[in-house]
Amino acid sequence: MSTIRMVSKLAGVSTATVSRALKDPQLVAPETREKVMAAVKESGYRPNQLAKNFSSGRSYNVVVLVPNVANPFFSRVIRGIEQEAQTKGYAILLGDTQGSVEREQAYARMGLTSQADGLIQLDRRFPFSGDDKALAAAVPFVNACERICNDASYPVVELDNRGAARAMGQYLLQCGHQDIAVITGPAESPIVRDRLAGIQDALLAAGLELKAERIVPGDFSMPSGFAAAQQLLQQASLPDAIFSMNDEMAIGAMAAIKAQGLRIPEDISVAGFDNIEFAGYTDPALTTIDQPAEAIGRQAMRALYQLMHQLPLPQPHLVLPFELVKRGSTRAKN
Amino acid sequence: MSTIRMVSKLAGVSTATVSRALKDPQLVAPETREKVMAAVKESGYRPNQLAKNFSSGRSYNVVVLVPNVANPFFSRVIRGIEQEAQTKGYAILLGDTQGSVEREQAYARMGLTSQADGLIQLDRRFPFSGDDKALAAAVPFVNACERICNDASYPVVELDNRGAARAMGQYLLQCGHQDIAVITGPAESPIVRDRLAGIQDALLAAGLELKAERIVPGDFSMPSGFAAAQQLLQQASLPDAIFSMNDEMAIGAMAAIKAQGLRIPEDISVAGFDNIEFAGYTDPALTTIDQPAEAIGRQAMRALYQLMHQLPLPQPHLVLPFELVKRGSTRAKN
DNA sequence: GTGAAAGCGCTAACAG
DNA sequence: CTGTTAGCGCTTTCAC
Repeated sequence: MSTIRMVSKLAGVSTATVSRALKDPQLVAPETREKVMAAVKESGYRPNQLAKNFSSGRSYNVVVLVPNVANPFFSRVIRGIEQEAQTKGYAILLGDTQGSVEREQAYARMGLTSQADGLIQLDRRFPFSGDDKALAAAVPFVNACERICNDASYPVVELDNRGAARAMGQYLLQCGHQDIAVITGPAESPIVRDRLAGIQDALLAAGLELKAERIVPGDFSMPSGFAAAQQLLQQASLPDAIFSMNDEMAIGAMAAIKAQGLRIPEDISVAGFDNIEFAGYTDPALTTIDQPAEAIGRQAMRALYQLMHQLPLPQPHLVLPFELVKRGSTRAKN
Repeated sequence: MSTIRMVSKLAGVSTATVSRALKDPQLVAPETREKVMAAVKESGYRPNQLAKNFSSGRSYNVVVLVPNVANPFFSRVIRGIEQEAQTKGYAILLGDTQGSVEREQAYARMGLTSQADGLIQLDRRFPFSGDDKALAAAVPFVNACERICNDASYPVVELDNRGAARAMGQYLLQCGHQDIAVITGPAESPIVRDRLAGIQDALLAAGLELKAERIVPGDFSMPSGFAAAQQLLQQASLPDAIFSMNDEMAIGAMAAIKAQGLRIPEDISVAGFDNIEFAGYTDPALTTIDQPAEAIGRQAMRALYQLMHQLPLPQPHLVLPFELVKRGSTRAKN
């Protein structure tokens, strides 16, 4: 690894001149510039970005905290973040927390130690440890997908979860379903509560109510959707439709329903949330709510950029639009 | 952000003492240590890791190059890398190349500019640009999943792709299938060639051959699997079984087969490769080859670690074992 | 147009 | 046991 000093020796100029020749060529006399360029080429010099970053006090890295990269919805959000980050000269430090608070806090700490210039949290916790909380205010921070709290002092990028669930509820009602069951996520999650409120909005408006036993919790995984559906199918009567709060649980639920010998959507309709790519390839294809995952990621990164550069933030709280995707897993009930 | 100098002033000691008190407490007198700790606490000091890294000449970051994080197989590999990296004190810089050579080269360059201490390439190209190739030898580099070339000077972690495809071929033959079709990936890919060779091994051993028109290329995406299956179904006769070189294309193929009103596995068997989580939830569940994705990632990171620390590498070429997972999408042919 | 020198925050070698 | 100093590689004043 050759340094700027070696290049300067080779070219017979000072390090400052080498630096200028590379950064601001017009500040340097043409022939000096050429000597420098020749020396750069000869020595295979590549400016040490780590030194540059240190000297500038910025790492040009951003930590993305995610419970699980292997989740297809999150990985799409991350792609969006990455795309936007690239155009701005930032790289993504992957903070796959695997659900562990310690790992999450360790990654969050990178924002305090200049290893990262900012953080994007896709999970539902404020990621700083108790000790670090007091200092966290200095770290550019954006919350996306999930919502940590309602009176956030940082930007939040989310979906209109309540509206989306309401739209799905209305659609299922339109299909003629009256007895709707819901597979939820963790009860502590604000977006789970939003979605529950949305489906209740729709039912209430139709003079119906969501029965307590028709609300079964899952953990957003396929096995949990399978188990939740099994539980629903063991109840005294069959629900008309099952609305799952993500596509993976819906896919698990579909497997459980079929395993019981029931038909989708003839015997029971199933709907999901997210519109992951697999939702278009289940049998029948899954009716779901499309989340603009990449756009969420891009907007989160854009907000973080503004924060990191102390630029104004037109909309600290962004609510992105959903789209109801009607497919074969839901059908008019006779 | 307070610096070590502020802490030293506050504690009335030198910066070196602060550094020692934090790194090697036993080198410092107990009462000095306490003064330092109190000052650290009071000032909310967090050592600047960027400065530490710069000074040590290491970034403790590793770039992972991947064509697409949203691919569930790759994201599992990345999880494995991340797990291993964490235990070793390294963080992952996500190099989602989105198939672009320029982005790939830009990420690879980070290995030359001290932004990353090493690279793991999950794709099939040698990632350095022409200019950078001459310097690339100095950058710790590991190739996993795909194989860039056969006489690599860097560690390679891969599956026994040929053996896996052979095992799948033998299994399909055991099921009584004779006319086997294959949905491949890009023809340039060495692992695609390995898998093709494996299935041919099995057929040749049984005195059969793989007909040219039964080999249809895909690009590892679900739509391409759908299209490939459509193409196969339009041929004069129906194959007995379709072996797809990944699960996503198999899932696409299943959709195409069902769309034609054919039954799986009664009319045609389908098999995949990878064993992504969704493979267990298709209808019928997909017979496939299980790849130990996380283990591949962990091994790749372990090899990279050895390289980065100039430690001996017991096995520069690691071939990990597969497992044939028999599920409902394949069945004995009557 | 170019060079000398300081400084980013930390660690480590050397004194004392 | 602790302080002083140099240095990691680069950028950026400030002079000339």
